[in-house]
Amino acid sequence: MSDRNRTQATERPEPARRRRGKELIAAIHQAALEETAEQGLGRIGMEGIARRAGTAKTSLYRRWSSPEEIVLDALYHVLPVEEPSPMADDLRGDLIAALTLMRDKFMQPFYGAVVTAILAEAQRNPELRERLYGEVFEPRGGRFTRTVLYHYAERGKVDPARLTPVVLDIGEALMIKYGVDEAKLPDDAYIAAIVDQAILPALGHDAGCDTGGRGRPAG
Amino acid sequence: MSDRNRTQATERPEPARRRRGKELIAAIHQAALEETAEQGLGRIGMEGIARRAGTAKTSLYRRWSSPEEIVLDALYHVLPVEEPSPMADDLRGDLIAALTLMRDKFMQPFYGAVVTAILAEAQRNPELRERLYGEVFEPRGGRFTRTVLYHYAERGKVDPARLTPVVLDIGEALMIKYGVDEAKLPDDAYIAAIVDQAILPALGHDAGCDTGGRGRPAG
DNA sequence: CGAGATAGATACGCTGACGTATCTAATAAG
DNA sequence: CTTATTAGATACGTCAGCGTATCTATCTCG
Repeated sequence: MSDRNRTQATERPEPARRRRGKELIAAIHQAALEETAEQGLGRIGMEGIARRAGTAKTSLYRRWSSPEEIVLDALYHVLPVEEPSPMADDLRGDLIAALTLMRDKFMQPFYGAVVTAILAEAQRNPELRERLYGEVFEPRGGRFTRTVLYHYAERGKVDPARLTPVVLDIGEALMIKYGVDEAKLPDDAYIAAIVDQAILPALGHDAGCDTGGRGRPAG
Repeated sequence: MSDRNRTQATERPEPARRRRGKELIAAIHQAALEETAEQGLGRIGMEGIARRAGTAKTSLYRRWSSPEEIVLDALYHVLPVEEPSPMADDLRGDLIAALTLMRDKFMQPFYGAVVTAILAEAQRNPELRERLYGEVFEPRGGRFTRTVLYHYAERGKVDPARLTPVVLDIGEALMIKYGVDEAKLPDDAYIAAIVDQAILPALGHDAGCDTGGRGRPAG
């Protein structure tokens, strides 16, 4: 066979196939997130992303002007849009479902590492911060127990006066702290404990003082 | 006067004073933390730290072998060792005091940025993680509401069965989440809200179901 | 099939950090 | 004052990423 390679015959067969458009972009997004997860936002670069994506720097600069742009774009396209939705008449079950969704969709090791890296950067970079919350988190939801709590409040199952900013954050706050401290994901039992020991008591639904059927506005 | 500068006469007067030992080390620590706060752990380097500390790279390599070493060392020496101690017979007041201490000593913009940067790095670097928790956080305390809660549990003012890992983390978790989300420090009112709306209810001391003088094991 | 668009390979000069070596100058200890 | 330490300045050679330019190969669309 004739040697059609410009470099060396001993490399990979070089399928000579050429990705473009969405396919190429998706590969670049993926590469950018992987690099960020492995190295942190501070250490990534165009060169590294291009290498990992198996493309040329030229192709990156054609669309983005910095690694951060790529990562932000990637995160937006890759983050799931799900919200807790089922909502039977089961507050506890739905709270657990919401936090489980958070864990399984937003805290998997891969996203987790990326999000942590970006949040750290955003802490020092107000512009990145704006874009992160404005362009990525807000449109992508990221409201878990909140959605559930408002739902039950509307139906009179939860006292709306209890739904302060603090209370709305309890579940997510504990999930995040666990992830940071333990460097692993909370298991089902821990999630249940968050709901039973922190969220429900804060709503006044405390097993210990039993507000089982009174003290709430009529539905 | 005679020109005794080796470089240029237009530089700073060059006091020709030379720091050594602790004084020098402290300056380097400070510089390392500042660099980290500004650039993030991923972007700091020996060169930058030396420049900011106004010393020579040589002096850094004499004691440390990487920027990370310096930062970890710096954090250890710089983090305050305080613990919430006063402890009147005022659970609510002491919880508030503990979280206020956390805010004022550990979350000031400067430390906050450094700690966030390092935590992000530790998320991907198990070895750094070990050292961070083992060499810095543990020996430096970092237990705020925990100390208070155990204290009151020992005196029978709080049901020990309530002091689960989840409950012990509520206050700190909410403080952290606030800091990350808002990029600013919680004010006194927010801290009070954390205590009143999240921690006390989780202890069974809920204003809403009023355990004011009963339901606790006798002291 | 042919034209226009888009990817890919490569080379370039530039800059900045790396880690080391070397030498001089300030300081502390005796 | 003398001597042993320890800082500071500087100069390497090396390496890797930067952002751009150029040219070719592949793909899409009409």
